[in-house]
Amino acid sequence: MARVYKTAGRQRLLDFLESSPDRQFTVEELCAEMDRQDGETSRKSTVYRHLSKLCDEGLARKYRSDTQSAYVYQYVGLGDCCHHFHLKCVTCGQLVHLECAVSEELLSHIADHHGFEVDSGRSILYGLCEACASLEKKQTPTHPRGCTCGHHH
Amino acid sequence: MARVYKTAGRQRLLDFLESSPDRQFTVEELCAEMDRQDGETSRKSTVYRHLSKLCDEGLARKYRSDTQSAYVYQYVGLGDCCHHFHLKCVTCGQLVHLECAVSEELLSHIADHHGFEVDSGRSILYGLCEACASLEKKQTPTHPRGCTCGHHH
DNA sequence: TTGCGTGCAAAGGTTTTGCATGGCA
DNA sequence: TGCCATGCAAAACCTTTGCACGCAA
Repeated sequence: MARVYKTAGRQRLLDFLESSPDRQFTVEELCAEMDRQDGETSRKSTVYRHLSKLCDEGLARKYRSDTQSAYVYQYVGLGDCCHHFHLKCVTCGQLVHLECAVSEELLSHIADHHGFEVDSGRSILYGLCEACASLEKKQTPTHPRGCTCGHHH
Repeated sequence: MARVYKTAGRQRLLDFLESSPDRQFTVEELCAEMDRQDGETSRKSTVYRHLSKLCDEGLARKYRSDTQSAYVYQYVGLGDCCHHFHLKCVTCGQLVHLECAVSEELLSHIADHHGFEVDSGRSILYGLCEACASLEKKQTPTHPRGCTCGHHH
């Protein structure tokens, strides 16, 4: 891997990502934030290049969003985000780290009985957080959001 | 929903998707397949429009791929793909429907203890199928593929 | 006859890349 | 001094949309 210089732009980006480790950001959002912090803007291409490096270094991760058309990036630091699921609310965007023994059980079960090694850090479980779920229920009591299966349940 | 006409193009696409219910295809791949089947090509914009309708009708689903930059589409027919996880091998692309009591348990647990309603049909678990996992192990015995967490395990 | 299907081209949005210049080590 | 970082513009890529015409019902 090429050497990484410690420039102001990189540091500001890293600091910001680090300050919100449980959120995911688009490049658009990150540029806006950089602009907001100080007149010192960072151009998109530069931010893309920073993020690409940060992912290579293992400090950030790049994900596809279910709802947004752009990539989203999240700080993972040197902590271990590779070995637990993430829950992402499709309505408000909140991201939860699910460090939970029951999901470990599922992983073992899948490995043993279905012959599949799930990379939990790469897998995001989409759904509704408590707050958004209760809002949904008030608005559409008959059928859960986003379900197109035609079945009644 | 608008009425749907039964045209040759739509039927060919639907037949093909239906013949591989456990695979996901990009629009690129579907166009190539349509071209291959007979001189009758289908243009991308048309395929996009078909797929959009099929998703509305509940016959297909549109997903974001973790690895590919484009959307992928999968036939789900009238079966119920909304209520189980899918396992996707990041190497060979195979997609497995995980109808499994243990994952139901995890869903209940997450709902009860983490206050989160996971939409399992919308969530894909990425990892390695048995065949690809054993290949991986031969090639890189020290560190699992794609894990950038820096931890040893 | 009505309105959806289809192809083409253009537009829109996101990400990558080439090049020249500036800055870190 | 040697790379890497940065900004700008252009290219590349994927998806959607407008329009005109064809075809199903």
